[in-house]
Amino acid sequence: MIEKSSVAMPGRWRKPKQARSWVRVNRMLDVAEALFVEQGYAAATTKQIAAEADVPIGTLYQFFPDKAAILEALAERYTNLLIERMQVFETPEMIELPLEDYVKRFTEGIDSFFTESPGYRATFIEINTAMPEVDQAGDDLLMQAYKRILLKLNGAFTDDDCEAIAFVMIKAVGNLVWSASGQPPEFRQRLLLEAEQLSLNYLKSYLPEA
Amino acid sequence: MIEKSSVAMPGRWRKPKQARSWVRVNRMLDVAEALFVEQGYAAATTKQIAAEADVPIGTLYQFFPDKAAILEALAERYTNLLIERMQVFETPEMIELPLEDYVKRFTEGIDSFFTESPGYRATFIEINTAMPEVDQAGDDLLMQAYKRILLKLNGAFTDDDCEAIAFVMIKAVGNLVWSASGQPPEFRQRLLLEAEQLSLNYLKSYLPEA
DNA sequence: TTTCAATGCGAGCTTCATTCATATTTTACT
DNA sequence: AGTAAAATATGAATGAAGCTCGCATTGAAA
Repeated sequence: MIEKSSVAMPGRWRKPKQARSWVRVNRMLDVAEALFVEQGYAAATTKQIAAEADVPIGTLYQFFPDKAAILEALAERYTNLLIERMQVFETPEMIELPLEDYVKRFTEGIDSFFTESPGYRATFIEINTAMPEVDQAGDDLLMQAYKRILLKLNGAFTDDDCEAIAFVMIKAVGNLVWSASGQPPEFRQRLLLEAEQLSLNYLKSYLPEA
Repeated sequence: MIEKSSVAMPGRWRKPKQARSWVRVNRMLDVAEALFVEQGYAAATTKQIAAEADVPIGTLYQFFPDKAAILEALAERYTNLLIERMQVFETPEMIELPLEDYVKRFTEGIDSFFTESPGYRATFIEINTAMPEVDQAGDDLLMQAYKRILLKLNGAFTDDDCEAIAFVMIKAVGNLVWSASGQPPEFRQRLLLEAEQLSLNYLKSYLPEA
């Protein structure tokens, strides 16, 4: 069983210690991301990534123990970005909003993150299948963030409640918005409204006063 | 864009026309399923599958155009099983149940299906990453079933409503129950209750009379 | 300057998935 | 039964991709 850690995973790739290699590593990651978006993870070869990043294959493997580690590094990058994005929703101004508005903004926030980051989709579409631990680690971080939000919304929540509600919101609602982002624009808009309704009705059952 | 079809996918594998090959094909599928559960899709090799099923590698490729087709065949098998399982929820006795009870049974039904079928998890964990079309095809079938259920619950629903609600229930709630099935028993029970609440509150907003 | 760690490099090894030419068995039809 | 066509059987060989390894070069600390 995988122990749930409260810190971000160490990351399986070797971080360069010299400046010149930093730029190469970042180039590899950027190229990899682009190729994963265009062709999918499986179709993109390590040779291709190395070639387009203009580094020899040996150098690629100097920093990434294997192909999957490249994907993990991208996942790490994105998870941090998403968590950063979520911080706005912990601010007092946000927390004091009526629940309706809060939920609406939150849903839209998540959605626009997905929409604006084509690489996110390409990355996590592979991740959640091939590397459940990594996916789990990302979700854990998101759930922690959500738990903090819940406590701010209602200090009386037990830890168990927070745990369960955060799980529901991340897995159910998060997945819904994620799935919606792959749908045609019109239907997607409708689905976002549904996601709001889903969240709102559920949260209301825990926060009746709002 | 992938067109949404209302029929089950043709299936990319060649169905045997002679009895002797049926048993071999089924043996290959059974062995593949077991290996995918034990080692995961990527780790299981076609040679291994062929060897354990006691057929030469050439024979395997006689029926399955590639490794992925084996996985698809398993997905087909399971989707049909799940849809069959869902039919109970379209019967008049079920439909007439109070919404609370209906939702409870439904949630439990889905959950026990996941629990009782270890192969389902192993199969779809690969599917939804590596072969989105297949996953989509399965979800489409489930959504169709759910749309029929919705119409029976309330004949006044528009087609758009049914489409949206079914999408939400399959993607959000389905995914939640799926995720819960990978959690420790105690937490899992709690999550199932949450899944019920989530569904119930959401459906109630569309079916106030219940 | 010396010295060692960090980085650069790419031909070649290994491990799969997949093919193909050929042999055998089953089915359909006379 | 006899025979042609279709279906099935077979496994050595091919090719593609991930990854290794020994050696060369550069950076930085002493």
